[in-house]
Amino acid sequence: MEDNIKVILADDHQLVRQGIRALLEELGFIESVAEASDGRQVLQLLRNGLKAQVVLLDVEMPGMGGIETLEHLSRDFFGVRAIMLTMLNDRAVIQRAVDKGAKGYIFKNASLAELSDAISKVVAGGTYFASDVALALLQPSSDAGKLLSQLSEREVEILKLIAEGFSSAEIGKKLFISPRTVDTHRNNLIQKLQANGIAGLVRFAVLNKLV
Amino acid sequence: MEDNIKVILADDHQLVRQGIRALLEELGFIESVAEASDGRQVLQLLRNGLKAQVVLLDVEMPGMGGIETLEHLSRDFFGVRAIMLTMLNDRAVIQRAVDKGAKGYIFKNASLAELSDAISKVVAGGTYFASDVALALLQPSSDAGKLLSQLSEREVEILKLIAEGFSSAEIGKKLFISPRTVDTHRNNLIQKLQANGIAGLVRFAVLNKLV
DNA sequence: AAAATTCTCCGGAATTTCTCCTATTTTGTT
DNA sequence: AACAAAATAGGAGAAATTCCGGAGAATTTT
Repeated sequence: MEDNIKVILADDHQLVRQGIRALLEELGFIESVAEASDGRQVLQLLRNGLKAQVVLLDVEMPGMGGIETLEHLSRDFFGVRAIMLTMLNDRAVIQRAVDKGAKGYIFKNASLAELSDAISKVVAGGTYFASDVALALLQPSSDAGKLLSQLSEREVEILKLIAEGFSSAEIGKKLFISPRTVDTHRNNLIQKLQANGIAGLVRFAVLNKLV
Repeated sequence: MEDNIKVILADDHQLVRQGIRALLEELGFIESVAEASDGRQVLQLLRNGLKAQVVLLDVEMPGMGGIETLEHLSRDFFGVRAIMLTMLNDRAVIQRAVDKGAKGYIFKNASLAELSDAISKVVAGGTYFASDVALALLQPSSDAGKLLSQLSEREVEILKLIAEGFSSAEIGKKLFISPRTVDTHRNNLIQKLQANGIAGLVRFAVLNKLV
């Protein structure tokens, strides 16, 4: 039909593509006009004149992945909106996807209703992000958490103060220890966190909401 | 009924409370057992033995606001789950709410379906965040954006390098300018951003995703 | 209980970096 | 051309960091 929403489905697993396609067709107002197993194919399809309003993009694909595809899409096919459909809930990935122009981000365990919702919203010019996206963004990243747990209490205490901008001397006064001790802790922190320098420590502290 | 979901509604505007209450009752499986116009009342109700699984909390309320209420809830009434229902989409507010134990965050322009969804998910032990929450978290905060726009290109450039841990000397070398010039820029940055010291600059840069 | 590890603590000296104050040049705007 | 804003820079003292080192106390392992 004419006023159906036309989507391209990009995922490197055929079964996933077929499954999602079947679901979409059930909805009645969405037409899966093409499938692609990587980003390059998506771009090829569009260059060949295929019309579509939405691309459902997996992030992990051999060849050209979803993020890279986004760059090309926003440059060459501005009108085509991309929704990421993936299993990755890594904060950096989400951030990058949105920075590169993704209008939506949902997970592969989403319900059909949610997928439908996302497509509708995005086609209407809006955005859609799964509930879990917010959760991923709000919670400290796990690997940073590991690093944090390797620090002693004293180190965490000092890390906080460093991130608040206090010098060794000032921290020493606060904690009734020698500034040299603070230095040692600071250096140990830099070691443990593989931070390069004090700025790295502050960055870590901020990212982990210690301050 | 017995197995209805029991919610307490906290908002300082009576009309809002009544409206939402009416909507909830329509759903059939949710029972609005009480209303409160601020956090203190919520706690009072619970202390008096009122049973409820969910509290819908506005953030802005006279007296005890939503965030403060969350602290008391998680301390004294652990089983009661809180969902923020507000107009605020400020990143800091969202972050604080979740840090203090909110299980959900939705906006007052949400549909009944969404509200219902949120309550169901949360009662089932999950979480629910409106799509716009993710959006708010992903986009640079507006007031920080204002500050950022007050900086010259050069200043932003130098801010980034500072946040990456380079000293004035190193930055000077990179940019082919005198370290003193970098000093000046740095000091101007501290002034403009009202950051206290270099750590403050790094913090700003990190929070605004310059690095 | 002994050993090993980790945490916490501290100092001196050399080096680097920051802080302040002031001032010139360049750029952009009306 | 006049003016404002941004970018540039020097010098000197104060402050902070780095880099060596060592050592007692607490915790964990053996």
